[in-house]
Amino acid sequence: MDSIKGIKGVKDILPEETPRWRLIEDTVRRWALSYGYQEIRIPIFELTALFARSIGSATDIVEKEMYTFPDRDGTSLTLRPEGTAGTVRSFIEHNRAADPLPQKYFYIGPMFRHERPQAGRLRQFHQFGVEFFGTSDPRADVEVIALLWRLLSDLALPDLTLEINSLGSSDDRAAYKPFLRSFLSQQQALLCENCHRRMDTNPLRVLDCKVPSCRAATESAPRLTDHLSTEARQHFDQVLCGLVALGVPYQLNPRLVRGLDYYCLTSFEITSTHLGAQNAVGAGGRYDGLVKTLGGPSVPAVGFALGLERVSLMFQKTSSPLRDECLYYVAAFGEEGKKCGLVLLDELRRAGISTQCDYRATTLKAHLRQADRAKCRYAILLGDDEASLGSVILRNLESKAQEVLPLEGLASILKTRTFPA
RNA sequence: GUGGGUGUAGCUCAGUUGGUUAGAGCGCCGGAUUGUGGAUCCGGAGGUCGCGGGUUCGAAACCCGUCAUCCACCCCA
Repeated sequence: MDSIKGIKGVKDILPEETPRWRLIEDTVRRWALSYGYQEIRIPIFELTALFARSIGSATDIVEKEMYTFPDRDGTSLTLRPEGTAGTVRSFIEHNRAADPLPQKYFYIGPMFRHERPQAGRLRQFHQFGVEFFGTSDPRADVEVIALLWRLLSDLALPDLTLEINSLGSSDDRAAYKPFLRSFLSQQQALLCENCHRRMDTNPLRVLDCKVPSCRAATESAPRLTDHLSTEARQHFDQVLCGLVALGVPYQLNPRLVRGLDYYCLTSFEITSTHLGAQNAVGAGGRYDGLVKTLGGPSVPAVGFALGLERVSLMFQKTSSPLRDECLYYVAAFGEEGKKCGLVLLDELRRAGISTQCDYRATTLKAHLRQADRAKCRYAILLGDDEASLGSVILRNLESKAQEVLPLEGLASILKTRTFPA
């Protein structure tokens, strides 16, 4: 019989990796909390309409990458492809805008997109993200960018680049698009097939095309940043000033266009050269219109999302492997020793002392081998001799020093001992 | 959706122009006299050579198909 395999692009995170993942998760949580963001836990599936309306129906995500299925009554549901839509939905549904603003949320969890798997790209992947609601002040943009930059720096990820751009207001873009379109139509012959299609659906994306000939053809294209309203221009300048003040290095990238429809004004992306083709580790921007689009009040917002697999990929290269270990190993053998050992294990564990044992081992030799392999710091030897004496031998596996301790009350004795980390 | 690479033991990989019973290292289990681990030595378990066809006296190897996986396009975190 064929064994059942996991789903394509859906990976197990095995015990060798989970300590590292926990460290990453703990780090991003700590940073978010220290900036005053509060954790929100939203469902991993929602009405399909939510994503179609927020992300944009013409985007690849909505067009061909969503895991969509009918509920039993026929309602179309979708596994979340990103976290912002659900967070905003929740914000509106619980009428959070009636509470004092601003409000700052963060989330962490799995997302789903039906894409072809690749280095740093999975069908189930994990994101950490923050959403800062209720402040249009550019310092809010600076704050979320700084948060992202600082926590990535804290993880000591190598060779990061922050790129930033302003997409202007939707009016700015509407005013700019004719200029861009007329420029692009002059260059049409030089553009790739994909870009021909983009010229109609989303001309801004042509600027972001990776094909070298397209890049060359758009080198002298009119820049959106030259067509910003004074408000948008000011906002952008203040964001940049803030970054300078904080010493967060950035690179202007007038070609940077985010894929999701809801972004406006500030748009940014952090990339690393250590990631292969999928080089964006985190990205975000402002989305002042989204809350209203989804049926809520007009509340400005700014946020980002961070790809945790991509963080993990880089983190592996810079951090040494971690492992969850038990402090003690109970080597119980012999008729009476085994009986006492079973009880001792329970006592130690109830006292919160991490303890291991291999029930297969019948000899002391086999036990010590297992203790060594499990990287325990101490072995508690408990054979028939000890059982009849009511004692145990505590063996330091590194120094090989041994001492005799009473079996009775051993947990409280060990509990008082402190060990170097 | 489109390309390209790779599928041999739990893991990393050898395997000659097609030739007998498919190998190594690591890992795992056991042993090297009584109740003391890591090292060494010895022994053992473990493989439908991804799967299905085909060519051949003979296929892990060659051909076709298929599946899986990786990388890239695309897209994005």
